[in-house]
Amino acid sequence: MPELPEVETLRQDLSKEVVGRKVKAVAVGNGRSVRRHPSAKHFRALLEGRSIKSVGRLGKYLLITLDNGSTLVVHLGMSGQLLRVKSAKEPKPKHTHVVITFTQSGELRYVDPRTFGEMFISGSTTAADAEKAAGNGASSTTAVLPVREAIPELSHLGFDPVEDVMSWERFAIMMRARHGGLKALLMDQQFAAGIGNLYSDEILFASGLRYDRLSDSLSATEARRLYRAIVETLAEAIKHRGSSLADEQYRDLFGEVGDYQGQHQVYDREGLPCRRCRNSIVRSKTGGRSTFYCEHCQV
DNA sequence: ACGCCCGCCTGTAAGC
DNA sequence: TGCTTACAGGCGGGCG
Repeated sequence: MPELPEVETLRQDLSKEVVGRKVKAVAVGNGRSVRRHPSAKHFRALLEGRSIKSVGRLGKYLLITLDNGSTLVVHLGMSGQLLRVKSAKEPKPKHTHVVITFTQSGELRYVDPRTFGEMFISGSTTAADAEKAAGNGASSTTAVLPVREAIPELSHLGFDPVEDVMSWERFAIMMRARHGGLKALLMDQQFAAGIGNLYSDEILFASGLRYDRLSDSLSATEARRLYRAIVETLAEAIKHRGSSLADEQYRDLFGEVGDYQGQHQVYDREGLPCRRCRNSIVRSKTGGRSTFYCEHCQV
């Protein structure tokens, strides 16, 4: 399941591969992938003819900025892939739902068997919007807005642990302001954007904290350790181009697997010896999902 | 405010 | 062997 490191890997590759390209045609095979739009036709019309200016990311969302100021937002859900191919003749994988063809040949394919992911265009100014903005005065003409304001659909997201650097003291204050299990909090996209089941387990192991510790029970040292673990674990996973597990779907822009699964300390290691203390890694089920941890190293 | 469940989906794998 | 069932979980919504 693509989380922040996998999406960041895609972002880096996309900025090299598609920035400056112009969209010639868009084909939508499964309308569910563009469900925020009234129709596939509507989505296509907003994307065709546009050029790609830059590629950003917020949490697990890719933000592909277009030359008219709108943004193509992509979320991969559980099983989504974004694949760059040089020729339209390359065989199309099953569940290819959207194909973006560029003028200079080659295409970008959106593949998603489980259709939990989606694509949508944000901030496209219709004639009515333009009129409204003109009436509202000068504020709409300012060049670059922060992402959360520019894309109202993502305004609910919390801080991005890679993009939004903060002091550990501030993080500790945020932890104390909440009351709940650490794992649920890490995975709450309104608290921190981009951490899912896999990386929350790895982060908690790296910080030596149990998934069910309460966020307002941490000492200053523990809060600092947790903040460091978040930043360092994600950075390390990005260096390794993300995690691809045997039963999972993650592939980078070129269809290659990531490398970080070899570094996992707890995730998907039930019954295997802890790499630090040799005790068996435990799996517990909470709220329908698995948590992997070491009962000895995490307190 | 928080925990927990559901529905949305399909591929894989375990169980009978 | 072949069918059925469970499981995987991101996210939004609902409910207690």
